[in-house]
Parts: sequence; C-alpha cells; structure tokens
Amino acid sequence: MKDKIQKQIKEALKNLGIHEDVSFSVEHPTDFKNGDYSANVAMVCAKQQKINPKELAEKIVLELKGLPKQGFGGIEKIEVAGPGFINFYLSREFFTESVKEILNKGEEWGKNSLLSGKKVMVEYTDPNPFKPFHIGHLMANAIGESISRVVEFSGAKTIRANYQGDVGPHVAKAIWGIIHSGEKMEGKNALWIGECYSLGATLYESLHPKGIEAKKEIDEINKKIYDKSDPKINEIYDWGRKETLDAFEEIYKILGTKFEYYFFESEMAPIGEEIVRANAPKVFSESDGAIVFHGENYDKKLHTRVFINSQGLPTYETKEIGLALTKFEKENPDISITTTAIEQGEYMKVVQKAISLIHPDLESKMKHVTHGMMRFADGKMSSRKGNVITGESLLRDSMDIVKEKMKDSKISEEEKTRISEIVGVSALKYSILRSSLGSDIIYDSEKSISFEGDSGPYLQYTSVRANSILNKAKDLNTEGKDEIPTEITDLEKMLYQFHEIVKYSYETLQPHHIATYLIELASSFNTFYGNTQILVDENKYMAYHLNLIKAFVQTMKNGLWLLGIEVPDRM
RNA sequence: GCCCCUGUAGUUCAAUGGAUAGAACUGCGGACUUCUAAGCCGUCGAUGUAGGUUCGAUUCCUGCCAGGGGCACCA
Repeated sequence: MKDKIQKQIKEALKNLGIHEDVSFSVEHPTDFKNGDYSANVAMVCAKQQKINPKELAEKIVLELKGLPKQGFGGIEKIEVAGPGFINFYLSREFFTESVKEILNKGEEWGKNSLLSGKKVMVEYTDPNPFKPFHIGHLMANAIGESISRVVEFSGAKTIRANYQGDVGPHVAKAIWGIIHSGEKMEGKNALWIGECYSLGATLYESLHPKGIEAKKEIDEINKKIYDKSDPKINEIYDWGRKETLDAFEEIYKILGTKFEYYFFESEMAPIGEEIVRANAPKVFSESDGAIVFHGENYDKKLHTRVFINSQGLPTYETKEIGLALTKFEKENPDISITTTAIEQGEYMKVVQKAISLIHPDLESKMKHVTHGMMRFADGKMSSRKGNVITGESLLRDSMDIVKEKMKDSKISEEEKTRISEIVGVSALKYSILRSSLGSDIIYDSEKSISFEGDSGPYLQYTSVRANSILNKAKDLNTEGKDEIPTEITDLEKMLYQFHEIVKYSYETLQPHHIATYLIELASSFNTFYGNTQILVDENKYMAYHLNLIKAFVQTMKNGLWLLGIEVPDRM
C-alpha cells in the first residue's frame, strides 16, 4: 500500500511538472485521526517551488484524484491537514480484505522476503562453564533468540550459535575453589561450582597473604588445564564442564532456545593463534614480548590490544578471530550476527578490524549487536564478587508469582505448573525485550518483572481471553449475522501493520518494536472487547467480529513467537 | 585525559526529522447481576543544559553537565 501511494504521488508530481525524484516519506501517522498513511511531500517540495506547502498539497491531492484508479483501490479519502500533510484514509473494503489475508496466511502472516535465500548465523547467550548462568545471560538469550526469530521471519535460514569459555583463568579459579572447598564434588551441582568459582575469584584479587598464595596456585592450575598434565585436575575439569553445561541446557529448554552450534574457546584458541602468527608482522606486531594489533593505526577511534600474551598464550581476541573464521568456514553465512553486552563493544571493533585486514570480504558480513547490562539499583552485578542473581532463581521466582496468582483457580496442579512456566518466562522475556538495546536494565526484584499493564502476561492474557470467545463460538450459528460494520475500529487499523513492524524490527535489529506494537495491538483489542458484545443474538456483525478476533489471535501468536513467548490455553 | 553508549512524567520504558511527545506503574476518580477483573474508562504529570542546522528537532551537529562502559597481556 505504501509503495502504491508513493508511486501515485510521484506520478502526480510529474504531471505538475515537479521533479519526482525528491525524497519524501509515506508513514503511519501517530494518531488515527490523521488517516492511515500520511505523506510529507508538500512540505519537502514547498521551498523549491516557492509556494505555501498547504497550497501545494491541495494541488497534489487534486492531481491524485484525477489519476486513473488502477492498483490504487483501498483509499477512501485523501485530505490535506496540519502544516501540509497529505493524509490517506483506507476504505472499509481494505480492512475487510486485510482480515481475510491474515486468516489465509495464518502462521505465515508477517513474514517477509528481505533475506530470502540468505543464511544468517546468530551467536548469543555465551555463558561460561564453571561460572553461574546469571540474569545477564538470560538477557542475552532473550535478545538473541528474538533476533534469530525476526531474521527467520525475514526469510533467512537461521543458524543459532553459542560460544562458551571452557578454558582460561575463570576455570582455574573454579577448580581451585572446588579443591579448597573442603567438600567432595560428588553429587554437587552447577550452583555449587559457581560458589567455588566465586571463592577462587575473590581470593585471586585479594592482597592478603592467603590471596597471594591462592593466586600462585590458580595460575599453576591454569597452565595445567592447558597442557592437561595433571590427572586430578583433568578429572575435576571434565566433571565441572559437563555439570555446568548440562545445567545450561535445562535453562535453554525452559527458555525455548535450541542451538545448532556450540563453539568453545578451547577449540578456537589454536585456530586463532595460527592465523595471528601467520599474519605477523603484516597485520600484527610484536611489543614487549607480546603480539598486538595497533587498531589506532587504521582508525583513531580504535586502540591497541594484545592477541598473544608475553607467555605465548592466546588471549580472548585471538580466540574471537578463530571463532569468526570458523563460523564462515563451517557455514559461510551471508550475515554473521554476534550479540554481546556493551562492555565488549569497543574491543569487538578492534577484533573485527583485524579480521577485515586478513579477509576484506568478511567485513561487511559481520554485525555486532550490543545490549546494555543488568544492574542492581546500587551498582554493577559481578559474578566475580558473587553478587549475581542466577537465571534459575529468577525463573523460579517469576514462576512462583504466577502460581500464587492462580492459587484460587480450579485448574489442576499439573497444568498450573505448565502455565506458570509459560507465563513466568514471558514476564521475564518481555521485561527485557520491551526496551531498545543499548541502555542498561536496572534490576529491581520488586518492580522489574511485571504481570500487569505493559507486560508479557498482559499480552498472553489478552490472547487467552480472545481465544476463549472463539471457543465458545464454535457451535454457534452465525447465519444472518454476517453484515460488515461500516465503522472501522482501531484494532483493524493496527492489525494490517504487523508485517511492516516485523520488517522494521529486522532492519534496525531491535525486537522492542514488536513488543511496543503488540502492547498497542492488545490494548486496542481490549477496548474493542470492553465495549462490544460479540456472542449475543442481536449482534448482526458476529461473523465478521469472529474473523476479526481470529485475525487478532493469529497476529498475537506470531508476534509473541517473535519475542520467544508462547500463548497458554488458559490462565 | 581520549573514545563508545545513555539522559523523556515521581518510577520503568516508547516515539523510522513531522501534527496535541505515547504507554505502564503510582496517585486521584469511575463503570459492570456481559463472552476470563493479570481487564476496561477518565484524570494529574515529562524531552539534562546552552547554542546551531531545518518549513519543522526528543531525534541531526557543537559545547557543557550527569550516569554507564572501554582504553595492552581478564573475558
């Protein structure tokens, strides 16, 4: 529709003798009073035409009305308003047709072909074995999963990847903690390993003699992890790695994520190291016994980073190079998206610059999406200090709140558990996905997870209520109740916009646009629901209303899927 | 010090350079012997600061202020 309007306006401009290659926009006005589409063309052209924008707008409208109607149906009314906007009002027929279209497309409704035939790899979550899976990982997972689904809706084959640090000082700290915990590791779980890590990490940084002693031992363990020379450490390592990775899988199951690839730092290190050494001194250079990359030589906003330290060990940067190239070698994606917290933003730029010097063709294929961090109101969350909220505990809390809300309902205990999982996850995911990526999310256990208003459960609840009407209507006879209302509701004006929102969300790689849209859509449904009695005999529009509700339910379902949220049968 | 993010109602968040800056929570006030009240309706309330570009700036540019992040052997 938008393209049609744009085309017609260009046609009109041509007829008026105005350059038709001006750039103007055709958009949805924020207020439905101002039509369904609005063009600012008159304001853009007014100056060079040296006439008042309103007059020019009138002229364009006159010209538009004179144009042949082919392919331009669906417009009921064109008006000039405000400082010179040309507003287009869609016709009853258009909305009736769009409801039909939604029902026909069903699960496909909202998909587009921006990426058709393309392959996109999305890397996200990235928790580290031996460390707790905290709410920052929950955040990364919710965002990455949603981006993956938006990409999928845009026609691409999506490949989900997870990158995990199974070697490095943090592992040594955890193993040191396990050894010095005074407890046997048999029968212990990932949570306990996280505590052991915290113990080791705290002492590692301590200046106390005990800490200095611990640091020495931890560094020793770190070397042994690399060269696998100590059977006792190997045993603890294998056990801890499996234990924590299994725990992550449990969480992914609840969250609804399935990864195709698991990359590990231990595997990327040698690959990256070989590449770095092969490209020195061309790209990398030696400095103080280490191999570094001088980012500032290529872009003054970049800085120098160490890729291989003075002990000859590869750093994170080198592993990242190994990872990037491995992704392209395995799948050769057209686009490779990596999502991380903002704290990784600066050095990812340096790493990507280095990669682009080695493989110039990859530069345009790598995209880095950063999100803010989960913070406490009074400061940073740090897994090193142990003041983190684990993903598990947060999920459990969220589910408990849902169960509490359902305590008086007659639903079976088993079903309550299932519903509380779906609704609890939704509350959590929505609270993360409702805001744009970039700024930090302040975590406040009291307020952060909402179950009313602007929340995931609100969206689910609205869908459930709509579904409930459809269920009740199943056996109803709508014969003789198939008139089409002349009035057009806000609900209808919202529905057809869904596929544009999905496109926009991909173009900006911002899932929150979908969240915002769904809230407005649900709200417009609730208004409709509130002042329309559907299943009553005197409703002569019943057949249409039921189709409208079906279209709404389908749109909510598809939209919530994009956020990684399921719709329960009831709640 | 340099670089990158972010500053919007009391609070948590929206707003592809457009029209009267939208929601939610909170506060206050309503409706309902109607299909799920986790709902609906009304109401109070905001663009950090000083300039600039523009017909038009929350949005773009510059300075300042505030918060977060990064700046070589951690990830």
